[in-house]
Amino acid sequence: MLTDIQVAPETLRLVDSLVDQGLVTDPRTPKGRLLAKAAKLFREKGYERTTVRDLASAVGIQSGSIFHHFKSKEEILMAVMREVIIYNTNRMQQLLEEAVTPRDKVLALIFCELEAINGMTGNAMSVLVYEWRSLKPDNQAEILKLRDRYEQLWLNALSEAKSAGQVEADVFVLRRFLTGALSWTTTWFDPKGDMSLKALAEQALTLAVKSS
Amino acid sequence: MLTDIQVAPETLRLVDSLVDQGLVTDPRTPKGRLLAKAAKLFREKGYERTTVRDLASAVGIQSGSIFHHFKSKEEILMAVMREVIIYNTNRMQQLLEEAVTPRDKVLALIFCELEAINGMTGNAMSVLVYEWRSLKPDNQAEILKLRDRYEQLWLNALSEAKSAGQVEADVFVLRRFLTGALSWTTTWFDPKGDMSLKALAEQALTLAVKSS
DNA sequence: CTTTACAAACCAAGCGCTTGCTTGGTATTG
DNA sequence: CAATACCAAGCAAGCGCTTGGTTTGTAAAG
Repeated sequence: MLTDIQVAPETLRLVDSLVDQGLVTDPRTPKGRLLAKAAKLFREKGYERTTVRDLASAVGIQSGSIFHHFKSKEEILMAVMREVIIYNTNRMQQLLEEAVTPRDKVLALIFCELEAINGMTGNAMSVLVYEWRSLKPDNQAEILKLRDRYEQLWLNALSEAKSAGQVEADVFVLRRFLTGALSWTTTWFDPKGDMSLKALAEQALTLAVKSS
Repeated sequence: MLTDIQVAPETLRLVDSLVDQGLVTDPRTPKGRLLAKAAKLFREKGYERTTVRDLASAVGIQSGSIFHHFKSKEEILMAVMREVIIYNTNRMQQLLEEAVTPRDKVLALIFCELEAINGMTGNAMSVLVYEWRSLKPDNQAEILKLRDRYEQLWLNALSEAKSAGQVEADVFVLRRFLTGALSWTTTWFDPKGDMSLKALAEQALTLAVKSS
């Protein structure tokens, strides 16, 4: 699930913690490297267009050997999705603890989601958002359950900002607008370009919260 | 490309006009009906998961007969995308002519895009936005060229509103946020539900334009 | 140290099925 | 009688996945 771009030490500690709990796969194991490549290929070519032979040759093994690690192709997709939600929900709670005002909380969530989409877990996040249809109904239900926890954090923060008179639109509608706007950045935003993630987050904040 | 939900007479005139010009396929012909079903299936299951056998049985013919109308599966996808841009670019210009103030112009564009995504051309629009990767590079280039005209109308209107001091964010960034937010409505908005398209458009307008 | 044991990781070959597409021919319609 | 719309049959290639066996890493037992 994780890519190999450089990251801050606090995020590494979070990853290690989750690995120890058995909630995510260690990215340094063969299985972890396979998941990272899977996220990359699923994002670039789409789940359906990516064959198990593509995955296998990306990590330098035979196609049949894939099924030593996962019992089906869809289980690989599930692992990518499951682990990226778990990681980012925890990451979001980490960042929320530092925010105080409603405005800061919304900014923290926006930044966190942008980081999730355009940073280390970007490939997996894109897969989570756009490859939904490729899951069987029961697998969709499992992922949906995990997403509910994540979405609740968002709705709490937006409701708080609305109560403070800093949000104009309906919070449910606003959250969905933001989901679309932020996840779509994967198609155009360049993390290595001129604009920083912080700056992008502040631009996005102007959509949600009144300037006062 | 077109579905069979009820529409206003002025849009029918636009369709007829474009059919006469040979720019879109008449939805009453077998080929047109195939395109409408293709848009529906591509949206629901994704392009890759939809087989030519699915398409054929959806219109009640044999799978091989598909290739009497199109020379490849990808050509069907191309036709869906090409025609839906052409139609909606023209539709947008139609609506823009009635708007006067910058705010009204932005609202017209938002409403038009929401209508495109959640109305008659909704299936095809979703396919246009989300099935991009399935096209070969040269086909991507052709669609991109058609999209440029469409995007220029947006940038003009947003720049005008920015000059009038009614827009806070950078217009390019704002347009991209809006693209994501509006196209994402296809996953959650129910045109038959309580909220009207007009109301949804006004909620979206609060993202882009300052309340004054 | 060396030997033994065993699980984790992987290979080589290929099976059964589905895929997009082709071919050669036949109704239907203006 | 030509153009349009379609059928019936099937091919070559690619798909996810299985099978039976081999290598590799690790760690306790002799």
